[in-house]
Amino acid sequence: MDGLFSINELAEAFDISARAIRFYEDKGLIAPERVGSRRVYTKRDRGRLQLILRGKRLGFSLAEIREYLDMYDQDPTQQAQTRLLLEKVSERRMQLEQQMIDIQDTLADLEDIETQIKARL
Amino acid sequence: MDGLFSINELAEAFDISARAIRFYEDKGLIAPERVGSRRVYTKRDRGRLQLILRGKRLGFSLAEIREYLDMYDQDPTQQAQTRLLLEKVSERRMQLEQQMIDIQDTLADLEDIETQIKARL
DNA sequence: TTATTATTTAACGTATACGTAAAGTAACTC
DNA sequence: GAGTTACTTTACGTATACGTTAAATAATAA
Repeated sequence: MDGLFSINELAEAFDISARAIRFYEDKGLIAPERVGSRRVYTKRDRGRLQLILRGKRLGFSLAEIREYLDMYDQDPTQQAQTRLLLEKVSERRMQLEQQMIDIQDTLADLEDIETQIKARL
Repeated sequence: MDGLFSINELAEAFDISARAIRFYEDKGLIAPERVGSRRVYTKRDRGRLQLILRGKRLGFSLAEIREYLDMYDQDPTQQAQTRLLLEKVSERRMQLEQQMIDIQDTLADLEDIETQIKARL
């Protein structure tokens, strides 16, 4: 109806299989409500799925993506957990910044290759 | 001796297993010379290995990395192959640019999370 | 009511990227 | 010349991320 989706609607919307979505649930990345036995996804679930797919495009494993998603959820009342969380955030940021460098290097290489190809035409 | 390395020297230098390096050879990503049966790697081989690891950090499969490495090698005397190569270069660039966007979005999200955590302290 | 469609769980199959013995060879070391 | 070191090939094992039947159930259409 409103902001609610079936598994196949989400699968079609994101161009992935329903099997994949169920698999993410198995791994604890999403937890849709059930109406009877049927899965019903909210807008929030949809958002989480989008984050999962973004993580996949960046080459992260489902376990890593799960850790990332957990960063959104944790309540920071526990001081010890908060410090751990901040560490994970910072780790993840360093990883992403390394990826940025890698991408820029690779893009530069690709431009070189393109230039050399075109020079010979 | 000079710019030559054994498999274990490279493995140690890049902090990967010799098994992994042999696996990349199996998949056609590197092809070191042999002295007898022993593998001997040149500086060029070392460079290719570095490109492989960069590709892995970006989340590419070995098959994709192989395609990327092939872009360096192909001789562009064949017009048809050259067009194909240019297409692949452009495809890869689009992929990387999407990754850049994903990284920036993720970094922004991480900053939000960090801000919210610190606000509660 | 029967048939089709949509979804479910359960389970086995598959590709990728290695890890991990096992068994052999070749070159130094004592 | 027997042992250790440094490799080698061969082959089976394993984790991840799903694909692919199969069998059951529930809702909708004819």
